[in-house]
Parts: sequence; structure tokens; C-alpha cells
Amino acid sequence: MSEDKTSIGRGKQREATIVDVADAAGVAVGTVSRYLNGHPIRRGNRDQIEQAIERLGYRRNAVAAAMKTDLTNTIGFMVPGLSEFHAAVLERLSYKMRKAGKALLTLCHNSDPRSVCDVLDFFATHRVDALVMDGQDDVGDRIKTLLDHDTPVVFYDNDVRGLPVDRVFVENRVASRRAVGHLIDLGHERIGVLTGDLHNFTGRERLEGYKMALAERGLPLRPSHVIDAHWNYDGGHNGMRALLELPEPPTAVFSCNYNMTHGALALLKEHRLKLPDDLSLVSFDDVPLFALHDVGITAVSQPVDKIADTIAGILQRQLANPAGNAPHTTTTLQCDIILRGSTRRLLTPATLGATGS
Amino acid sequence: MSEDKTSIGRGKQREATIVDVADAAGVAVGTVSRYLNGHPIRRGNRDQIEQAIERLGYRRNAVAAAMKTDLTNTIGFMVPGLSEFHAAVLERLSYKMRKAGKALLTLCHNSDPRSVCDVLDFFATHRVDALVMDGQDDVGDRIKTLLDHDTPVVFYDNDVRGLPVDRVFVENRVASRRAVGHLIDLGHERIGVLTGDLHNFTGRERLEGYKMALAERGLPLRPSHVIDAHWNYDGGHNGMRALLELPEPPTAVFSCNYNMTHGALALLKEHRLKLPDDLSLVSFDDVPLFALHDVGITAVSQPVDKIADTIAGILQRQLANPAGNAPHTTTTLQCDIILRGSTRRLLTPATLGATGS
DNA sequence: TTGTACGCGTTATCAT
DNA sequence: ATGATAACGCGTACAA
Repeated sequence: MSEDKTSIGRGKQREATIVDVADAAGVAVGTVSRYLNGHPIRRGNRDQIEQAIERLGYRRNAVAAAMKTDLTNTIGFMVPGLSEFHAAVLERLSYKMRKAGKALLTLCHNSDPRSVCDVLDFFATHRVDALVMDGQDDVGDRIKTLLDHDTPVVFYDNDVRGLPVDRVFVENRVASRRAVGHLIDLGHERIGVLTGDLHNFTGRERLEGYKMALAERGLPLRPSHVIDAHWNYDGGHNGMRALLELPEPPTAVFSCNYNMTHGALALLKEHRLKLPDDLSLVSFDDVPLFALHDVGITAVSQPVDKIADTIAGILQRQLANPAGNAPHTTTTLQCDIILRGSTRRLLTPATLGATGS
Repeated sequence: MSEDKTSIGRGKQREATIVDVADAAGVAVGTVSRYLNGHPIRRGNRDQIEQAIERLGYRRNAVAAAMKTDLTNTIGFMVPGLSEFHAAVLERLSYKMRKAGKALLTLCHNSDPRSVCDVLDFFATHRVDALVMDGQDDVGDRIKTLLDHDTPVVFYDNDVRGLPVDRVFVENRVASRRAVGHLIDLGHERIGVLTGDLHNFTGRERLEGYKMALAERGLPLRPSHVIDAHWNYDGGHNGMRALLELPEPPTAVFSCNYNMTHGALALLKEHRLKLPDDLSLVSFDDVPLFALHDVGITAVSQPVDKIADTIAGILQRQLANPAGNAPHTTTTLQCDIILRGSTRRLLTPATLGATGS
């Protein structure tokens, strides 16, 4: 009820400040500030200060400190959504940064360009010390604004060219080429592909890997076998149906990310089609349950921990640096391909295909 | 090179402030501030201000604003890790809060009490406007500190009693009882359970549901069938092995969360045991791939979206409220049980069991 | 080592 | 509706 300044219970109880602590401890504010920041302090004063802090329930105010130091100890993190992959990167990265006293401000953009801009503005306004995101087109202006103010930016998972930022990617082309090459090794010649958005750098790279594998074995590229499945479940679901309804359906399919694989698997199940007898399948992105899926899904595994650790390293280097004059790096990490039971050798592979064309 | 105050390129280029904007626009700072906050402004001044902002590349400083208003528009979010469940809640919650101009400061504690405290201190120092977390024991003091300063706190997923906070949970007991009841309906009498940490409120509730189902059908509770699997993969893996090595192994198992189910499934696969012929299994927590797992995993599905939406609602109500005098609520949401193929009717169920005891 | 005093960028309170 | 000015809590020269 009462609005006393000395109210002990709940209520507007004004926060104790560094000044209050100084008064209570009988020292100057400067001394308290130095104590808080780990500078040497006379023994007796230190005890007084610690008691005062305890007694007053003083809590440091990082907001006020940020205003002076221009350091919020906060890092912007923006991804399309918290799929298994991005969630894993976020968890590991947040763990690493916590040990450096920093935390991630997490926001998703759902692949909506408008949201991307809003989020970037939010980060700029909140003066994040750095920004980690998947590359997104049409945001060059906003990114440049951040860079102009010496905010380090790290792209991962997807690139946007021409921006002076640090980058952490995986060898999308190499891994995709190996994955498709594996199918060819097994005798497959009609291989479908579910691609991500091709406006997207990573989407194009994975498709290129597919094309390279075909080309280097002298297999033709059939346009009808290339389905734009938009990175998502529905795309994978519909795309797989489209492939199966082809006059010459593929005997194997390469899916360029987990979501599309998921949709494709659902469609196969609906039609009671069995891997690998009715179709061989390789997925980009490995998730734990793929190992348990009946015969097991052969998949390209991204090195999540290495990705996060690399980003953390870059962040620490850039933040330790006074102005943004550290050189920008691009790290490209290798993927493993995990062979499981969703792919099988195709016997007498070309018999039907030869008569067809 | 030059440290000119007029440098245009990269570098220490001091941020334009509201004062600079006011000068350039020929108005007072108060006017600019009001413009930025959407208050009515004379037409001509508005144009001047907008031009000045554009010309100077002015970006609002949320840190300085926070110092005045005691509002950081930042919400602390702490969970043990970003498992599928928590990641989904985080994604949806962050989406909801973004529309209110707020973002989540995300930190994981990995079930380490020390980390829990560190994270809580971090949030307090950074003056988050609210806190969302899974309940964790032994942190009453830190939580009380936040509450004393009128920071709304919401617990979800796991409870800690005796704290004046808002709560959002699911009907753990009811759902578990139904899940185990389903197994009993199918004729199972020897039913194992992989439990989570029993120091944990939710862990105990799910186990209670198991016990209730047994009791109300007159089945004995066999202590050897109750395995503490610590919520995690290894626990589920080892726990399932322990159950199968029993002289009278269970014919069905109830696993109290996804991680343990995952471990259990892995063990079954290693031993080439098939669901549901060799064993029936029900999992608490549903994940998308359970639908695709060979026969499909019967699972209790938590209403992730409803959980997040409920939390968002509470947050908005509490934040709209001047001081922390809004009543605290506890919301308990229902779960669905998704019947799939991992459970089967046990024929002549008691024949062997009867001779045994 | 310690104390004093100023400034960081914004909002809020007054008059006008 | 606007202008002038006092805070907000902290860090840090500077002088002592």
C-alpha cells in the first residue's frame, strides 16, 4: 500500500546504485566501480563494499554500463527458423559465448524479407556487439549500416556475395557431388533431385554438386528430374510425387535438406513404397533419427559443432579487435557422408532406360 | 588513416544522436524524441526530422532509452538445452514477442546448477523485462531477487513450488496415465518405465501417471521395472538394456521423454528387436519423424504452440501491468496421445507371467 | 590508490 | 505542439 522509499516487500523499491553502495561503504563511487571491474582495491574498502552490496541487494546495471562502454555483451542471432540444424548451432554457440560473458538475442525471420529487415533494425537499435545470421539477399543496405558502425557480422549456412563479412560454410558442392556420385556408383542413372530455393546461394551450390556428379560420369541432365522444392516439407512431399509420376521416374533421389527429405519420406510412406527396394534416397543434413529409420537414411552430415566453434572463434577475434580492421575470413568445412540402408545397388541398370529413349 | 570527425568511410565515425538530428532539423530534442515515439508532430517539423534522420544515418539507441524507461524490450529465456521441444517453444515464442517489439535473450544451462545461477545473474544484470524458464531447484534466492524488482517470471515444462510466478504446464499425470492405460488395454501386464530425474517435478508427475494406471487396473508395481534414465539418451539406452535383461522382462515400455525414447530405440535396433512384435513402446513427446519410423511410434504429443502462445499471453498481460500486482496463474494444457504402430495387442497375456510368480 | 565531476543518448517535466 | 533542462547509472579522466 504505502509508497515509502523504505518499503521492504514488493513494489517500486528503487534499485540500489553504485552511489548507494559507495555511501554505505563510506568510499567514493569510483572506488566501487573499480572494484566491480576487478581493479585493485584496498583490502579494507573491499570488505566494506562487499558488505554494502550484500546489504543493499545491489545488482549491477549492464544497461548503464553499456551506454558508457558501447558494449552490450549481446550478440544478434537470426535464422529462418529453429530447425534441428540451426537449433544445434544456436545451442553450441550460446554455450561458447556465455563463457565470454555474452548472450545471443535470438530472432527468426521465417524467410520473410520484411521480417529480415525488421530484425536487422531491431539489432541495430539495440546495439548488439556482433551479428550472426544465415546470408539473406536484399539486405545489403542494412548490413552495410551495421558494418559502417564496426559491428562484426558472420554469415553461415548461406552466403550473400560482395559484403565485407566473415563467413562459415560447408563444402556444399563437394558433399553433394559425393552423395550423388555414390548413387551413380550403385548403378543409378535416373536420379532425381529435390532442390532448395535457387535464388539462394547454398541452394545453387548443392544443385551444382548434383550436376557435376552427373556430368563427370557422362550422364544426361534431365530437367524433369530437377524439382524446386523450396527447402520445405511441402516442397519435398509434392516434389517426390511429381518425380514418381514421371513417365520415366528416377530410381534414386537426392534431397538437398532435411525438411524436404522429411516431406519426401512422408509421401513414400503414404504410397507404401519401401527404401531402398522401390527407391534409393540420400539426404543432405543428418538428424539423429535417420539412424533409426527402419533401414537407415543415408545422409550428408554437417559438422554442427565445428561450425559453431568456428563462429565463436571469429567473434572473439573480431570483438577483441579495436576497430573493424581485422581481415575477413571464409571458412569452408567438410561434411561427412553417412552410408546407411536407404541406398541400394541397382542391378541391370540401363536395360529399361535404353529402350525408352 | 585520418581521425577526422567527418570521415565518411569505415571507422570511429561517432553515431548521430537525437541531438544531431534536432540541430539538423532545426527543432528541439524533445520534438525529435516525441516524433520517434509516435506522438503527434507538426507536419513541417516531421518532414524536417525525417530528412535529417535520413541524411545523418541516425539509428535509435535502445540502450539509452532503456536507461530512462527501465524497459529493455528484452526477455530472458533459459532452458536446459535446445531439444526439439524447447527449440519449438523458443521459435514460436520469439515470433510472438517480436510482434510486440521484444526479443529473447537465449541461454542454456545444461542442467548444471552453477550455470543456472550464472545465467540468472546475467539476466538480472542486463535488466531483462521478464524471464521464461523451465523450473529449476535451488534457485529460489535468485528468482526472488528478480521478483522483488518486479520482473515477471514464467515457469514452463518443469515446476518449482512455493514461488509467486506464473506457470504453464501440461497434464503430465493424465497423459502418462492414459499412455500406460493404453498399454494395459492391449493386454500388457509387465510394463517397464524409463523415468526422468525424480528430483524433478515433471519427472515425478509422469511416473505417478504410470503408477496410477497400474493401480487402477490392479496391476502390481514392480520396482525392477522402474528405471531412472535421467531424461537423456544414455539413460534410455542403458535403461532399456537393463529392462530386457530382467528375468521377467516387460512386454511394453513407457518412456517419459524424447531423449530416452531415442536411446531406447537405438538399443532395440542394435539387438535387432522389432516394434511392436518384440516389444510395445509409448513415448512421452512426439517428434515429426516418429510418424515415419517403420511402424510409427505411439507418442504423447505436447501442444507446443499452445504452450508458447499461453506464455506470450501471460507476458503481455504482466508487462502491461504497472507493478507486479497481477495475480499469478497456473495453466495446465492437455496432451494428445497419437496412436501408431509401436504398440500391439498382447495375446494370451498372463500365461507366462502366472507360472512365474 | 582514492575522490570529484563530467558525459554517454534518451525520456520526462516543466513552462511557453 | 514545442523548447529548455534535469535526470537515469555508470565509467573514467583528472587532480589529489
